[in-house]
Amino acid sequence: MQLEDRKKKVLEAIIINYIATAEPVGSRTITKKYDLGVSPATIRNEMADLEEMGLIEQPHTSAGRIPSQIGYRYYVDYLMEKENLTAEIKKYIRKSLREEIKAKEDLVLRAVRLLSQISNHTAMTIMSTYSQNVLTHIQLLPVSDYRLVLILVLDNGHVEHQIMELKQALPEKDINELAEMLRQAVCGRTVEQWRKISLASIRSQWEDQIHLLREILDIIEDTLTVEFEHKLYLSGTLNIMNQPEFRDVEKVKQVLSLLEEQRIMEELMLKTDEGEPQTISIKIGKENENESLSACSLVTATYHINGRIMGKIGLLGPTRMDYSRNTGLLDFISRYLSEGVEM
Amino acid sequence: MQLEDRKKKVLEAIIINYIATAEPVGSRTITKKYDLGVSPATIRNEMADLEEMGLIEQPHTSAGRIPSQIGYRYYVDYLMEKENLTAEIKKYIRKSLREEIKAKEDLVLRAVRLLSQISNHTAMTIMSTYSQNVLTHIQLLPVSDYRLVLILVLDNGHVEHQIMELKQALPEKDINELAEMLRQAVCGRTVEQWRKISLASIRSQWEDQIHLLREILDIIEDTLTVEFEHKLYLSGTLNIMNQPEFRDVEKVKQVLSLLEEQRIMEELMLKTDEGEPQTISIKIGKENENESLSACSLVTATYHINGRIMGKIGLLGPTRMDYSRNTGLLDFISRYLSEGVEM
DNA sequence: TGTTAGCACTCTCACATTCCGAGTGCTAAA
DNA sequence: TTTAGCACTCGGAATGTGAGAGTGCTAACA
Repeated sequence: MQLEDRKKKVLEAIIINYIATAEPVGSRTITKKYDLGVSPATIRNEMADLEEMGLIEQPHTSAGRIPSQIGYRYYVDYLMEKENLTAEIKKYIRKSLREEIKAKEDLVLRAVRLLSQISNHTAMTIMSTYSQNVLTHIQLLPVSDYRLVLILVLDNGHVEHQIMELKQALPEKDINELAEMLRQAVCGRTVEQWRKISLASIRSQWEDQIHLLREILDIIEDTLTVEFEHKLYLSGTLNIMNQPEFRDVEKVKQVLSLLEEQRIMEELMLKTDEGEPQTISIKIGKENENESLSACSLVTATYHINGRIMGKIGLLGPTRMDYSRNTGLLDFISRYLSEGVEM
Repeated sequence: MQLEDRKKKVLEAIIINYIATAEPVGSRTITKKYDLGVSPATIRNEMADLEEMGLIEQPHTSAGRIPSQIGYRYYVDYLMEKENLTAEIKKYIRKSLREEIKAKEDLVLRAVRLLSQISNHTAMTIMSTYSQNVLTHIQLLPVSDYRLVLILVLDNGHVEHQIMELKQALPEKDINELAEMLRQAVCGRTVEQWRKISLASIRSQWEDQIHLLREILDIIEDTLTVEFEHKLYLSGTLNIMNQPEFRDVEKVKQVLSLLEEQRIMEELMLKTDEGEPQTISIKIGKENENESLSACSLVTATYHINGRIMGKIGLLGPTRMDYSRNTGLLDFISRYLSEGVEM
């Protein structure tokens, strides 16, 4: 969509003003606050054009204009510049993230908390996978006659455990033997690698002998795959209530209910840069393929380590969010996570 | 407080009606719905008396009456009977809780979810402590030169882990030696027991030799105490929004914010039966020592195993909740947790 | 031809007014 | 002690009104 220069300026003025005030913007406001060197009447003509193009809309006849979803899209794609954070904020972020951190995971979680606090929106992260992490320990511990605990430890310090219920007691000797085999099969390999191995070798060797083992192997395999798929973490979920467009309990409930649905949120987060694998993705309103988010926008950034995608961080707010600022924030923090700290 | 019989009936009628409708109750309504054999005028006189006693109040002159906090208290203490659940619901609960459960902890969590779902309120549990559980395994695993993972396993299958950051690398030999000592010091004892031991013996033996170890011992001690104090779990937090008295976002936010504060909620839960150690505790409105809950009531029940208190389950709703029903529910489920299943 | 001033028009919002019904308290009679 | 009757109060819904913001259109202007 090509736009004359002045139309762009008018559109931008409307969007910026609306983001700041949450009120429809009239022609007089624009001439006053943003010096375009023309009169309100001219602005009105431009606005009529913009409305015809679907970039802005009128809540009712005698109100000003508000940006439409398409308007935001245009703004985000062509007009907006990513805000550069002030030195102060950068310093604050760095300081907040520098304190004693025990695992990369903790760093990310803290970053997400910081993000929600600074932006006053809901922040989230999805850590896509540990597939590049190396398994350093695998333990099979009996806690009672019929129960075992499986413990997996990754080289980043992440621990995963799973209780297993046995139908019949298993002699300690067997347990140890099995544990040793598992150890040899998977220790020192990345999650991705041992997913491929899929324990087939162990299976073939044991399964025939002791039928019971199938169960154990199934659970282990589940843990190796399911548990390490993604981890979603949210922070500042209640911030949505600070937004004037969510003064209505029903609307709030709709969004918060969705946020409770881990699976769906994971899906939404993962979908974010379909098509255009750029660093920062912006999904506006109904572009999020979920009805509950039709009044929200989701901005996400990926973070990497050694060039590998490690996860995404994102912000969820009303479509009227400050895209420029939030993009800047996400950009800075995702970079920080990617490069700033070696761990 | 002594009340004539008829006053009791009037009070009860008002409360029951208000619980059901959330609307102020007038004298005519009472004569119509609850046959007391007297005219509205008489009821009005009784109501005037009840109001004078502080048991009910009028939102405004030309409205009916609503129960005051004191009124609820009186109702709960002297008038209400714990509702007996229907056979259907009991069956439903039993069925829902009977499915494959791997640990007592899981059973409780599932019960809490069920509770919130059936009651349409926020349900919670606090598992007071694992202090009577026996530690079956303690592991100290190196994941990189400077990091160790401490893993504790209890006989109920519960696993707790903690990453430890070292200032300097520790030879594997030392780690193993330390782990072995820990094992001997704590394995096979209950959490309560090893809290008392407080690792003093190990300390005295090692601390002088390697200063670094103090750090490790501190962390272990922290884990042994802090991590095993209480676990709070919430379910159905958003249910509060279904209540007509929480149509206002600000009110909702106040309560939900509080629910996010684990520590405070734990405190509130633990305080619930101060004074009267009976099975079911009811805290109405401001009886909960937290301003954010001044419009809410918290009903809790303890559950036991082998006569030992294991934890509490509770329901949080508006002061206008159905005390009779919720008490019945909590009673049944806490009994079920205590006796119904052997684990 | 693009811009602007002017103006009539529309619509929302805030506020005042009115009206109705629910519910009360009081009084006097049963 | 209970009840019928009645005047009274008050909130909430419905209605009306005016102000203000903002528009679109037209005609004049540069």
